[in-house]
Amino acid sequence: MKFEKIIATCVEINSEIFFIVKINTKCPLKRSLRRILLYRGSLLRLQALGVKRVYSYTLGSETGVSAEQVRKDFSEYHIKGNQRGGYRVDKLIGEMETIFHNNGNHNIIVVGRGNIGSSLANYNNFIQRQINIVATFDIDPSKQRIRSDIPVYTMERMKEIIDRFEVRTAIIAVPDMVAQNVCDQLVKYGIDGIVNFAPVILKVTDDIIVNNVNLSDEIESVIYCVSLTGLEEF
Amino acid sequence: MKFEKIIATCVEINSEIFFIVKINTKCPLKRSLRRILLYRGSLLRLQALGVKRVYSYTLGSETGVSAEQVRKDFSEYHIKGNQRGGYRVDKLIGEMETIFHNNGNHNIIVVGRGNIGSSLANYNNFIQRQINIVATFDIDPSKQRIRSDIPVYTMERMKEIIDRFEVRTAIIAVPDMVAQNVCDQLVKYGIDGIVNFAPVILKVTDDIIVNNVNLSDEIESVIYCVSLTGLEEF
DNA sequence: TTTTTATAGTTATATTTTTCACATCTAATG
DNA sequence: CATTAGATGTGAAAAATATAACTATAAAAA
Ligand SMILES: NC(=O)c1ccc[n+]([C@@H]2O[C@H](COP(=O)([O-])OP(=O)(O)OC[C@H]3O[C@@H](n4cnc5c(N)ncnc54)[C@H](O)[C@@H]3O)[C@@H](O)[C@H]2O)c1
Ligand SMILES: NC(=O)c1ccc[n+]([C@@H]2O[C@H](COP(=O)([O-])OP(=O)(O)OC[C@H]3O[C@@H](n4cnc5c(N)ncnc54)[C@H](O)[C@@H]3O)[C@@H](O)[C@H]2O)c1
Repeated sequence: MKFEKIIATCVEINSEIFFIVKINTKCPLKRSLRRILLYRGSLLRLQALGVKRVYSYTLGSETGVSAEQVRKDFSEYHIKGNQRGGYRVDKLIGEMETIFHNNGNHNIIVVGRGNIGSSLANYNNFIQRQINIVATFDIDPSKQRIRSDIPVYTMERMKEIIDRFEVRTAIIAVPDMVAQNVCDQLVKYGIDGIVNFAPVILKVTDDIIVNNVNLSDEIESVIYCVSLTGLEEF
Repeated sequence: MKFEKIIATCVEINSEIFFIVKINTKCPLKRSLRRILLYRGSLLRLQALGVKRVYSYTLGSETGVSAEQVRKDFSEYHIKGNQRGGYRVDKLIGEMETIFHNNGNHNIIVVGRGNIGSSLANYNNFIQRQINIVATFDIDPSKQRIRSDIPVYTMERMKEIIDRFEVRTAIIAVPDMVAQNVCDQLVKYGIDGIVNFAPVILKVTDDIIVNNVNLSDEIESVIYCVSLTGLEEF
């Protein structure tokens, strides 16, 4: 795991210079570990279908990874298979749970019960991945009247819920202008992992993990790739 | 750009062996180019705030990238600044548009007007990034009655809309079990770029660009990082 | 039992990506 | 006008990642 050093920055806004002291963090979970997550998701689905056994190339094909890469990743995390018969799905899942120290469900909260926040709250399959959304928060009173399995609370109750459910990870799904503000509150109440959907890089100290999910970038990168095809020869 | 080779795979389901011939593609847009996208998003926001000029470390700090990396990326795409005065925001944005061949808006469609599909359709800021959702599609008649700026059509009208708006990129936001099916339809109608929210790896030929966005993985990777802190020394 | 074969596991190599160090340039300053 | 401070630009080194090639082994077949 690596952290960026503290740097002082300045911005010019309308010919006035502003100084910002920023401490930045990255948690770009090394690629191999991200793939273990990917394999696990795929294995859980395969298991549900009744699949008992996979080969490195089966799993690779399922996850869009080369067979060598799958074996290499397993090797890195000391996951052993049977040299002729591949890997047992249940055993694999078990070993992955160990890697992720998965002792039961992980309670998380979502701030902002708008489009994205509601999508996440309505999604039923998180529980298969042991992700448990215990509450959502919103400042808008009309949102607070939403009736669903997952409650919507006012911001005032955030600390209480975080403490009660021992929440360590939160999702930010509020407009970009208030994302930093919400982030600061979350950190104050003891959150140390954030998934951020707002298109801003949050300023946090380096003990806080932030994962920025930028949907515009995800779409735009495909649009760009598509615009390339036909232009370049292979 | 790199493509995986064609491989034959087999899966064992309830002790029956199934063979699948699969052709897989990846479009992992090289990291530097992904960051250019990130810089551009940030610059557009800064521009709206009235910022005229940035330095490599300003922009780096804004996007969570090191100053050296920013300069290196610019160097790769032959983007020049002023060796004392940094970079002019408008000029930078212009150069990036050139890189992305951005001649006007890009029309895209969304299949599945459920949680994610509606979130995307309701999002007003795509247009700033020249992403233009022209239509959404759903098999559910109740979804087809949704009234909003962006229409919901039956699947029957897909080909017509794709042709009319010259759509090349589509977003898949349907349940995982039908994602491959929808994908095949899209490809049949001439789509060659797909952003896939379903947690399955789509089987496509290597002329089709697929970007898988797996929200569970995004959340889980933070949960994992958080569970590590305190366990490891730095 | 021996041989064959398919697949895991590992080591070596290649490629990509990031970081570092410093030369270079430009705008401000005295 | 010469000097200097503070930026950019880039080649080289280092680190991370991916690919390929090879070895070992277990299961199946002969
Ligand atoms: N919807 C998308 O497809 C999409 C795409 C790209 C990026 N994003 C980003 O994701 C974030 C959420 O998007 P969305 O479409 O769900 O927005 P939204 O407007 O639907 O929802 C935002 C919610 O946050 C609440 N909110 C506002 N200020 C708050 C505060 N200070 N504290 C708590 N709650 C507050 C609002 O009441 C609202 O319910 C935004 O930052 C947006 O830029 C969304
Ligand atoms: N909502 C989330 O937070 C979340 C998180 C992780 C992954 N995902 C994935 O994203 C995808 C969409 O999720 P969602 O929550 O929006 O689902 P959803 O159930 O809300 O919406 C799916 C929509 O697709 C439509 N649909 C079903 N079959 C179709 C078909 N054959 N053709 C066209 N439309 C069809 C349904 O009518 C529905 O409106 C799913 O694959 C899901 O696994 C969602």
